[in-house]
Amino acid sequence: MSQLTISQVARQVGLQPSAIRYYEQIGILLPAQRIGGQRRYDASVLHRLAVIQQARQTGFTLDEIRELFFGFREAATASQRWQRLSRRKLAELAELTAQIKTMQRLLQKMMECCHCETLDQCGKGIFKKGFAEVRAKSLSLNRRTGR
Amino acid sequence: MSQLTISQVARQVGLQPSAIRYYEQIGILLPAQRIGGQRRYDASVLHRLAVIQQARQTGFTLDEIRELFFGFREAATASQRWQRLSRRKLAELAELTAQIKTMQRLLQKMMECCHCETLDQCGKGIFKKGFAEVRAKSLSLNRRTGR
DNA sequence: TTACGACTTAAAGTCGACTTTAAGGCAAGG
DNA sequence: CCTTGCCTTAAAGTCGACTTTAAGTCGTAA
Repeated sequence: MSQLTISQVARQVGLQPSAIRYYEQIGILLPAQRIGGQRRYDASVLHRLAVIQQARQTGFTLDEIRELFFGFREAATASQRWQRLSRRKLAELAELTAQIKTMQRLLQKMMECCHCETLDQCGKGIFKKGFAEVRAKSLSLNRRTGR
Repeated sequence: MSQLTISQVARQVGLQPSAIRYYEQIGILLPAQRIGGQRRYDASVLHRLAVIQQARQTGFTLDEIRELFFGFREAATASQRWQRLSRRKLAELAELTAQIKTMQRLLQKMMECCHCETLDQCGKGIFKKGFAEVRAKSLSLNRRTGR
């Protein structure tokens, strides 16, 4: 009775069924029990998915989430696991913030100081300053829909 | 004489030749003059690429860069173009910063307050709080090498 | 019996910004 | 004449997190 189908689970956690199949495929959800070929879940999968969603919300990749579940010695507690991964992620986010700030400063300065008529003129200025400074570790900020 | 080959240009601006071909293909660089089938450039392409690199560094996508060059009435000055795009980008970056802060707060709180033994226990807690709050507009922070 | 709805799988498609690969061209030097 | 080195093109591959598609299966209700 408390056996849920994949789309019932999906609805409860706000995911598409395909996402749940994908999670199983890449090994962050254990293969579900099948009945007549179809997946059946009990409530524990909701907790598992809650952890996954929480981790996604805080910026973890699916690889990191796999690490959360399987990258520790058996005896490690949940809070120990979160500690280690969170510390790392906080450092990443701090670096990301720093890079965003750099962008903001550059944009501000350009808005204030650029009085160029043409983009070629503008480029001439940028080129002379040896603009190729920070290039090495810039990062792209890709948006995602989330649905 | 002051005609540059594609890899000379690439070296000067810190790009791969393939990136320059790609820029031509998607229309943010105009097709170059050919000599014996090969692209030849003069110094003006360096300015153009300097603008492109500057824009990339400040978080613009290639679509936005195309807009910078071609999305304005002919008479618009460079500084007007930068103003409009920069204003928009600054707003985006501010939103991004806000989302990062949300992640940081969540991570901090979890590091301080989670004393769970097991991840299932942890998920039970998250699940009960109706965790599916902000899901709608989260974004992923994908890194890129930059080389 | 047949239609329906919900499920299954494997494979391919999506997005952005490129890179890599395969197959070939062209000019200069030995 | 042939090799070397740099160039050309079109097409396919990469990464991450999925979604979409195509073709098929299962149980139930009419």
